[in-house]
Amino acid sequence: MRFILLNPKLNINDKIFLKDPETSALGKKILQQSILLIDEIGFEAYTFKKLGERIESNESSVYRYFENKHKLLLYLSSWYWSWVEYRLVFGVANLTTPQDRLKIAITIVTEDAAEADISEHIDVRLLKRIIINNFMKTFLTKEVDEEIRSGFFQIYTRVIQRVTDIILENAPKYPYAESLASTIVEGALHQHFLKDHLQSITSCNSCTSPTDFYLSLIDNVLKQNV
Amino acid sequence: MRFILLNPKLNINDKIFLKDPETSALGKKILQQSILLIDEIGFEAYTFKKLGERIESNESSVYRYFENKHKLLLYLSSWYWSWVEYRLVFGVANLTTPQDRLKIAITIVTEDAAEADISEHIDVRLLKRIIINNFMKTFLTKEVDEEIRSGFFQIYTRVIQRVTDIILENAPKYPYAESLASTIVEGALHQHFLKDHLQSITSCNSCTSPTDFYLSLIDNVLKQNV
DNA sequence: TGCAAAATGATAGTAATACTATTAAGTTTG
DNA sequence: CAAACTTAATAGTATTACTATCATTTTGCA
Repeated sequence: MRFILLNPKLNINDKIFLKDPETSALGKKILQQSILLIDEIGFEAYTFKKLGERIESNESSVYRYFENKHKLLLYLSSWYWSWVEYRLVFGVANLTTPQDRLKIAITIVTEDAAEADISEHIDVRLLKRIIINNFMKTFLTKEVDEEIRSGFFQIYTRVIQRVTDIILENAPKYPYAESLASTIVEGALHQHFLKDHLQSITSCNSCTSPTDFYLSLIDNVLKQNV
Repeated sequence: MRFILLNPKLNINDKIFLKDPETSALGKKILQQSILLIDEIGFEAYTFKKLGERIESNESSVYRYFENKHKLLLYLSSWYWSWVEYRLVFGVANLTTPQDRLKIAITIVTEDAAEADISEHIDVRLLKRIIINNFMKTFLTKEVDEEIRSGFFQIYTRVIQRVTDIILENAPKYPYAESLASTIVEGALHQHFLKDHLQSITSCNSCTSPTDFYLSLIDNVLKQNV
C-alpha cells in the first residue's frame, strides 16, 4: 500500500510489456488474476486463453499487454524485486551502524512476505510464492544474454548490488562480496522452496527460517573478514 | 570412463524411463544426441521430433524410451548427480582428516567439469552445462511433490546428505549443516551461470572460481563453529 | 453533447507441440 | 526358422501460442 503510494513509477523496463498494465483496469485485472491463476495451476499450465476466460475477457486482449507469458513473468518478477528494493532502501535508510544495516538488509531479502503486504491489485504473499517457484525460469533460457542486455534484470541486479555494498561496508576487504550477495538472495528463494517440498536437505522448518540461517552465515563470514 | 566401468548399474529410478536407454544402441544415441541438441538449441526448443530427425530415427521411437522431455531431463540430471556422487565417494574415501575430506568434497561439488570426463556416449562437459542451465527446472514444477515421493530426486538428495555429513564431521554442533550443503551445491550451479551471463553480480571470473568462493565460505563458517 | 480515436471482445485461422495409435519392416534369439 | 521384440513410418488428435480481422464499447476532448 505505502509501496504503491510512494512508487507511482514502478520503473519496470518498458520493453517487457506492449502496454503498461498499471495504466488500465483491464491491465490491473490481468496482473491480479495472473498471480492467482499461476499460483493455482502453475506457470507451465497457465495460458493467456485460460486467463482470458477467468477475467471474463479475451485471449486477444491479454496479448495487447504482453507478447507472451514469459514477458508477463518478467513483469511480475520486476514488480517483486522493485518491492524488495523499496523495502531495502527504506529499511536501512535511518540505520547508522554498518552491522545494523547488514542485519536488516539480509532479513529483508530472505524473510517471508508478511501478511499485511497486500497492495490494491497485487497480493504480495502469493507473488512471493510465484517468485520462489518460478523466478529462476526467467533466467534459464536461451535468450538470457539478449534479455540482460535489454535491461530486463536491472532491478534484480540492483538489489544484489545494494546488498553487496552493505556487505563491503562491513568487510571492505572481503573478496567475494558479489557472490555472497547473489548466493544469499537466490539461495533464500531456494531454501524457502526446500522448506515447502524437500525438508530432508534443508535446516529450515517451522522453528528455523532461511533468515536465521543466512544471518548466522553472514555473521560467520564477517567475523573472519573484518 | 572409469565411472561407467565401475557403475554398470547407474541406479537411476526406473520410473523415470519407459525403457532403459543404456540397454540399446538407439537408447544411447538418444542420450548422446539429446545432450548435443539441448545444448545447441536450449531445452525449451528441444523436441522429440527434432531429436528423431537428428538421430535418423523417429519421434515415436524416442517415446518408447521416455514419456516426455521432462522425464528425459530427469534422467540426465540423475546421471549427472550419480556421476558427482561417484566422484565424491571415491574422492574422500582415502582421506583421513575431516578437514581434507571437506575440502575435497566442496571442490568436487563446485568445480568445473574437467575436459577428460567424457564417457562413451555422454559428454560430461556438455552435460554439466545442461545441468547449470536446466537442473532447477526439474524441481520447479507443480508435480514436484509427487516426483519427490516417487524418488526422482533421490540421487541428488543423497549427494547433499553426504556433503551435510562431512560438514558435521568438521563442526558437529553447527545447526545449519543441511542448508549450508544445499546452498553450496545449488549455489555453485548458479555462480557458474552468473559467471557466464551476469558477471556484475558474481565475484567469479577467469581468476576466481565458484570453488574458491565456497572453500573460503566453508572455512569461515567452520572457524566459528568448531 | 457528439464524434473520432482508442480499447476491448469475438471469431477465425495457422503452425507447432505433444502426444497416441496403427501397421509394416527389420532383427534377435530360442 | 518362427515367434517375439524392436524400430520406422505415417496418420491423427487436442492443445498451445500466437496473428489477423472486424465489430462493439468506452473515452476523451472540441
